[in-house]
Amino acid sequence: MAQPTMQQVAEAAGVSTALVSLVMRGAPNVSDMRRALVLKAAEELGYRPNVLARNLASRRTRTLGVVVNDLHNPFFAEIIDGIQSAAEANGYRILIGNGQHSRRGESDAIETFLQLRVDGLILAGAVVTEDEMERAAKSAAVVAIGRTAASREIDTVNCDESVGTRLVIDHLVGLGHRRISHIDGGSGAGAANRRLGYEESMREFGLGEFINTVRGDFSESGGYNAADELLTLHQRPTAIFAANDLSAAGALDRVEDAGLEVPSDVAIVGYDNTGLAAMHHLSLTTINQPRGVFGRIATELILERIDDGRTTAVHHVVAPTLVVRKTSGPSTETSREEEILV
Amino acid sequence: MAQPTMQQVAEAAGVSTALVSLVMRGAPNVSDMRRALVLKAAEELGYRPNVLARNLASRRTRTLGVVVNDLHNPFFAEIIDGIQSAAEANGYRILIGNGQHSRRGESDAIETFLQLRVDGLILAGAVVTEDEMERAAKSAAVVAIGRTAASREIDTVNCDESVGTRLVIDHLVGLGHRRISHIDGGSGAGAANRRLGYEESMREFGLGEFINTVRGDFSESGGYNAADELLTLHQRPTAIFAANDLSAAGALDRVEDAGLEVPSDVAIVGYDNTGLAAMHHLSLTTINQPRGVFGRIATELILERIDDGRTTAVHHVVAPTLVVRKTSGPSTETSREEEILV
DNA sequence: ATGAAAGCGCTAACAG
DNA sequence: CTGTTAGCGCTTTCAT
Repeated sequence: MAQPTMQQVAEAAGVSTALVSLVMRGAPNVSDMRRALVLKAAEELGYRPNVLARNLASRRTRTLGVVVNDLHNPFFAEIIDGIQSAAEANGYRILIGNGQHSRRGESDAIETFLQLRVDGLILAGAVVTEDEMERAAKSAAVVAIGRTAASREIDTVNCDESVGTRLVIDHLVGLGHRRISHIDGGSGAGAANRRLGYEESMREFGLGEFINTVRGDFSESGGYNAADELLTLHQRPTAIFAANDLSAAGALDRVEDAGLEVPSDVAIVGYDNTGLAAMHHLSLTTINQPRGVFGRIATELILERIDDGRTTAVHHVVAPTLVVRKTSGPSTETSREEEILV
Repeated sequence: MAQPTMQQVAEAAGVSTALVSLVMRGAPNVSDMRRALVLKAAEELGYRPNVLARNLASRRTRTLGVVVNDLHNPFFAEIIDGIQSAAEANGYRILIGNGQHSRRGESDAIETFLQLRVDGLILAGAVVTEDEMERAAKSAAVVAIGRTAASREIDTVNCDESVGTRLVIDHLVGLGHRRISHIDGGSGAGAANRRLGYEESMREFGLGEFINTVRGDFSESGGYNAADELLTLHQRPTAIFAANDLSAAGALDRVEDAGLEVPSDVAIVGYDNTGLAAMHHLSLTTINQPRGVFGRIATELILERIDDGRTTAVHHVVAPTLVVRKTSGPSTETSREEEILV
């Protein structure tokens, strides 16, 4: 496994290691002749720069560590895509660490990256304490996606849940719905914001009296059970807004099991626009968060700190969009009322 | 961002850097007194070992690079789990690289890891050429998951598709099915093996005459269209075996759209046991591949090369299992025949 | 049990 | 445009 070194390339090409170094980094001020010589020697020897040595000597790694809370969540894959393309465009490489859905796992991943001396650290969906993020920020630029941070050392990028929830309510109200219930995410991350957004939006539209939240847990069965509860109400809702797609799928299941039609009897709206929502038989109306954009912006923010030396915190908020599919439609109840009025 | 060095810790503790090095690595032959002294100094300074320097000096990284073909595919998340726990148990850390679903992306990730001088490289679902894998094997131990490799330098771990497909056919035949059609994965990775396994198993059970494969592409719509084709047959199949869960979901959709009951009119079996299959309203009978085991075995194999110096190739094959859910049941047609026979 | 000294493979001034 | 000379922060003999 012994690999050729710069020294050997230099000797083979009959030049100094410094020149080889310049050539390998694509420096401009090298004669074409020597450049060719070095490149040829490197090629023949199968030379591969030793990044360890390079980074040690230059005290820069041009590497970003990306710690995701949970690799199982497809949400993060798209964020990584956004990070990766933005990083590459700026000459940075990324390394991915798995938080294994635990504070401990995230800590380990962060520590690994810090020991590797990455220039920046992007934490996606992190559950570590803010203290720990601040400590990390002493050694590398840090930006967090999907959570807040008070420290001046940490940038954040988040989605505006209040906009997302208002889009949902606006859409449903526009379809004539008024009895719109919410299946929340219980104590899960982000659940409180969505619940709050739902309530505020309802009040905004003058539907405060129809606010009705039942407890879910972001899971399919949680959605199923919550819908079950909603269907037993003496005045059952004409629309259900679930805190995420998975629980919306569960709710849909329950509603159909009851022999009701979606969306004519009950409209259902999810949140997150996961692959699930796009499936043919589900075809769920939902809120899309521009995940790739999260990654791109996080990367741009971190590079501003690394390359431009920004030292103040920036908190970027991006707006979600509504994706209308087949689980939302006009409220038949309201149309009946309208007929009477006519 | 200047970080304390071993030198500074040594001075603060009043010892040599060599001693600090020993303490940091937990060496046994250090007096308790000095060990405490060093640990205290390190703690106070907030010292963090510089892995770059350590790896450069020791010419070992105790790091495994994991390149996954596509981070969007949840399949790989579980493989990574298996790798991670096995690696940690052996004092190795892992770094994850994203192949971005392309040969080019994988190449880049591999090159990055090689430049970082990882001790081993685990390629999961890789689509790079075998030449490229062999080249990588000159610099690090390499094991590939989910693909074959002829080189003596490369270990592999694969799932036995012939066992999986036989499990499916055996299950369906046991339920009385004979007209079992297959929706394949077209030219997708692994599609050929599953198609072949299907055909062989059918012949094994004396059902060669009922072999009927229609083209799919591992997608939901591919499954939908393929099922559409199957339903127009003058003798439509009583069971459909799809090459993966997603296309099975598509087929299920089409069958239900036709007003047929699953499983009583048509049984449907998928492959891979993805999260989709477990969903309540799908509840798909499918084949489970022990993905975590893939990762664990791959890690064990690579450590045999790194730590034990094995130089011959090992090709490990693991057996899948059948997960019976609600989309498979007795063939009503056969039971009718049996009644006649009685 | 501890220290001195020589690298690991590269970059970074500084000369010229 | 190219070479010389110091390190980067750590590990590793080899002494003691």
